[in-house]
Amino acid sequence: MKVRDALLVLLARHPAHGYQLKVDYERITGAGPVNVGQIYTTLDRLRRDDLVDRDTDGGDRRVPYYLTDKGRSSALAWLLDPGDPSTNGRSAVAGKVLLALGVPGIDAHAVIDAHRLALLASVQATRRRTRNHALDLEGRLVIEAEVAVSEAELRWLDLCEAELRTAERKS
Amino acid sequence: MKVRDALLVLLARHPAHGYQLKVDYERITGAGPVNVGQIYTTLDRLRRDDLVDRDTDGGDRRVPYYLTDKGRSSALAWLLDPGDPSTNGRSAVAGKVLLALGVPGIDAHAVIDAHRLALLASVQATRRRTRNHALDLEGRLVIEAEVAVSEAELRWLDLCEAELRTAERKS
DNA sequence: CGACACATGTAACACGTTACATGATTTG
DNA sequence: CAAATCATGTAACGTGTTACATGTGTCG
Repeated sequence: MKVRDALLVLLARHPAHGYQLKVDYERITGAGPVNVGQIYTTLDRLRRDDLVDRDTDGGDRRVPYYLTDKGRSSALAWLLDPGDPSTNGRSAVAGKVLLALGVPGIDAHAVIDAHRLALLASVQATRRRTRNHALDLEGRLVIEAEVAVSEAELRWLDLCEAELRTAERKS
Repeated sequence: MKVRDALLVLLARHPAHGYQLKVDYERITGAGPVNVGQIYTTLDRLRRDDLVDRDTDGGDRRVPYYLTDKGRSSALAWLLDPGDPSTNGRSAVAGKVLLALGVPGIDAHAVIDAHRLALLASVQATRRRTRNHALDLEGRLVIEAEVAVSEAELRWLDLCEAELRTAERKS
């Protein structure tokens, strides 16, 4: 999910200035912190492409941006586009483990265990966070999305280890 | 998972030339197709950073690259590094749905349904592919990783819809 | 021979990351 | 007042994407 697309949808909710978009982006998508600078440079490019525009003359130091018609239809199209399935859901952990197989001197089980531990710790930490801060709907869904992916990775790690042991028994 | 890191690990398996790395990268990681050009530019940067080196004088048109000691330790460190948990496992679909909530004129259920359909079709297509081509260990694991993430996204979509209906009943 | 895969690159541009500069506003 | 947050930007660099140029090897 690129910042560019996220900004378009955020502006489809309501006009906003750059800093506000940064805060919304981090809260709603649950992605890591974004450098504010990127928001402004991305807004420049969106303006260049006639997808957004802005009101410079509001007397306020905050500069509100809003979607053009082109920008609005672009945002809606992106929301409904499932995207390329092969490019979509790649797991960071799976990538590492798959690459680790076949590296001489590397024990695949060690790599798997390291990532399993890290994932378990991450899920536990998330669950702890959840109990403390009473969250709203969006907040809960962000957490659940994070946990869902982590648990899928954990299950895949188990399956991976099972397949590996089977292969080792054969050889 | 960046191409740069993947190349380092691929070279930790055995020396290889650029085109070979492209083929290996696509087969082993299961990520989409990579432009070959990126492989060569990335190898240039790795060479600049003293992580890889190459033999230009082999008489062959294929130029073999190999890891330096620095490159090898860098590759191993990356394999074991769980990375930042917040940056790690973001779901493309979850991002879109979360952003879609709160967009006036957009029915969140429509977005959810569109992505559920696409994911189901993708999983089915993958399963079909699996039955036809008898796959080796790595091939099976790539497929399973893809399916695991897709199914996690499907479960999250269901949870999302349930939470939405609950919220709608309250209002 | 003609098409296609193999093989190595370059150029231009889009996007992401980090760091810095500048000043207003809020809050302890 | 001092420090943190709000707010807008610029600069430099790393990485990803698309397109093109160029030539070799292979196979029908």
